[in-house]
Amino acid sequence: MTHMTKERLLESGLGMLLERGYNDLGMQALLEATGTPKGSFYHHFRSKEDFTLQVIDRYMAEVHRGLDHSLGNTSLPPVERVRLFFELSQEKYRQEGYLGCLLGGVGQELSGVNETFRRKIESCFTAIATRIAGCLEEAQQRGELPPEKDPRQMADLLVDCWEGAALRSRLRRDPGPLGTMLDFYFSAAIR
Amino acid sequence: MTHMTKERLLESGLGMLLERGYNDLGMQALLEATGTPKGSFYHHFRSKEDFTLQVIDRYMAEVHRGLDHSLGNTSLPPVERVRLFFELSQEKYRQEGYLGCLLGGVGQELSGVNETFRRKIESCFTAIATRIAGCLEEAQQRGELPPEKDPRQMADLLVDCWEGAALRSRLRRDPGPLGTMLDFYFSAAIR
DNA sequence: ACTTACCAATAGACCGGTCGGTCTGGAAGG
DNA sequence: CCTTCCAGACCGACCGGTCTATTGGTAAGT
Repeated sequence: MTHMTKERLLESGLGMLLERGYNDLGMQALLEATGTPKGSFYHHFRSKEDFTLQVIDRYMAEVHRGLDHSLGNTSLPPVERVRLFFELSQEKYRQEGYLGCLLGGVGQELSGVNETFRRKIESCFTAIATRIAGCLEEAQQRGELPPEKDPRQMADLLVDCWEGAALRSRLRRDPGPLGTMLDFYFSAAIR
Repeated sequence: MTHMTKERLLESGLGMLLERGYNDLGMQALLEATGTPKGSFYHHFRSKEDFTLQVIDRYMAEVHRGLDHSLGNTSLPPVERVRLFFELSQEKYRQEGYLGCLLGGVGQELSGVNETFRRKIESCFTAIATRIAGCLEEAQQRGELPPEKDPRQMADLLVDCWEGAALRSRLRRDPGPLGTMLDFYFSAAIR
């Protein structure tokens, strides 16, 4: 009962931030959409910035759950586990109407001005790439990835290109760019 | 003399939009930075949105000049012309302090809410990809690109991945992601 | 068991500041 | 004289955030 309000705010906030971005999302809109009085919001969050950072944490928790599920699936070859993660993400994007990735959105919007968010988002990408790199290392040991490739660099590259494809998918409101990008990467990286 | 004010606004506007994005850039800041009174601004532009669209046009004019220069350099093999364009862009990003690409920034920020900008930015990407696709077709005819690849799709892919790398470069304030992405694409795509 | 005390959580009026945009007035120049 | 452009006072709306008042539930005190 007690922290349901906070939960509701984070949940709706995630969707609204994805659609509208940080600066275009006003307190009034958020509060009305969730039926929350101002006092409640500022009881649970220090500021709009604090709130948004917590929304990002929530988003990252989802991402890590997805990574657990995909990369943890040891019945698949490591490279296929990585691919599975992005195919899962693509399906999530579809459900949201192809609005892209929250990290890419907030990162793009705020990283020019706000150092806190710049670092935060970069650390999120680093975290994702690190987990993927671990999986690619395993692939390399198994001989399923050419030994001259640097797993770390390949993982960052994959994340970066994915974010670009996600932006284009947001612009076009369709999954095309995501699929094309994955096909290219996995056929090219693996040889 | 007459349109120097407008010129000044567009010029500064480009830099400020790149750094701060659309919603975070207030009229006051723009006007103060350029020493322009409000009356002048609204004499030359219908609205902030109109202004921003013109800034984008200006940005695209630059891009097309870069494409003219790179893709028009027939002393190079077509694929090298394409690569040259992105290496030129990378150098431009460096001069700006690695703030990424205006199209990516504004596109990411506004495409969730504003249909005008969504279409506008998408049409810009399409225009760039179209010109690159033309060059890749020439490469294909020369046998410098595998015949089974679709030049159009390869061009879109390149633009998308570039935008992703540009975002990461903005987050890290360094060119690493851009270079890695280009190396990967051109070694993998051409084969 | 009943009262009391306390506190997390809700509720919204209210704040100064800034937003994008309008309007009127005048200067400059053909 | 008439248009183009500069100049800035002014507008209502909304911004993120503060403040005080009041809930409702629970734990302690007797």
